[in-house]
Amino acid sequence: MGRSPCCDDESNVKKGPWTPEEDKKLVDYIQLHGHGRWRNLPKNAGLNRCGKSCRLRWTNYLRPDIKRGNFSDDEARLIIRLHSALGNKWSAISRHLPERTDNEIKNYWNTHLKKKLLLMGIDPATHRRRTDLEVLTSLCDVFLAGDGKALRLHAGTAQQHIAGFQMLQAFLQSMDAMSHHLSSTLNHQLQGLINGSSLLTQDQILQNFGTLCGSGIFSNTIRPCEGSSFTNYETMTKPYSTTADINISSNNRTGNSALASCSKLPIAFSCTVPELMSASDPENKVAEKQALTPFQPWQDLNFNEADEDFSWKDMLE
DNA sequence: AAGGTTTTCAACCGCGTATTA
DNA sequence: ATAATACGCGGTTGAAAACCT
Repeated sequence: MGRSPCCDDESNVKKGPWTPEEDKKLVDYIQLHGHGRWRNLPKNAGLNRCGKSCRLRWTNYLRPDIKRGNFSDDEARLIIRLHSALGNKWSAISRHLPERTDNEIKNYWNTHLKKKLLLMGIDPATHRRRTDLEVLTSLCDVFLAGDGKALRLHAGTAQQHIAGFQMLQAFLQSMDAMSHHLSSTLNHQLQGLINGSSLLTQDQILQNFGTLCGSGIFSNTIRPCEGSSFTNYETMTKPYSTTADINISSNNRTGNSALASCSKLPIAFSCTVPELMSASDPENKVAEKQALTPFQPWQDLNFNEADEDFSWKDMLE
């Protein structure tokens, strides 16, 4: 049995891009006779294509009632609204945009709109604010309330926050073998925190996070003044690797803060270096230089090794 | 300017559903 | 009622274009 072939002789049928001559044959035939049964059309129209290919070419490209070219803002907004209601039902969505084909809308979604929503901090699958962003924001709030030595998110837009999170993820996921163990464990814990299934308290997870940073990973990994390459979190699952350069520079006159930016993303996060708070230099040279030195590790986060419910070291075994 | 990387989008594939014999 | 055939949908691919470095 098996699948029935879509044409009489699949092996001799042409595939790939259509030539202008083929297009003309198809258009001329359909204008004269209508498409009728797609399976019979290629033979009648003198085309060495399978009927399925002809139907696709006609409906997605040659049909006279389709509009080509860039999508307008209104069209983009409508697609986003419809997608939030209908999901990946491209043909249903395209019925509301009669001049656009389902294939074109699907491509536009996958290449433009999805990315746009992600940068706005919106999960394109659910059309809701990304939970991981909320978690990171709360983590940063806690750090900020602490001793001030913590790496913290720059107060800013959702785009900046999500960029910061993606960069942190990228850092955590691109370390060496030992660090990889740390990061996968921490990622696991963060996921647990997100979906409420964590066996650890938020405080414990925060401690782990602090310990991880205190192990010097950040100061070894982020090299100020040198662009370091990290795999971008968003594209890690793709077969090809996407790298993003992380650059760090001073972002205030006294140089006690550093601003990290990423070549692929909007502004990411700032880091305050308390030891340099008093550093002032009229020429701003010393302060800048100091701000561009590796970050201080988080020695002061009081991780309690004797904690009876949890020990970070146990997790490394 | 060249070569490598990433993005875009037309076209394909397999599968589920609808229609026909 | 059932099997064969046709159609349509959504996910995926890969060549070409666009973009970097």
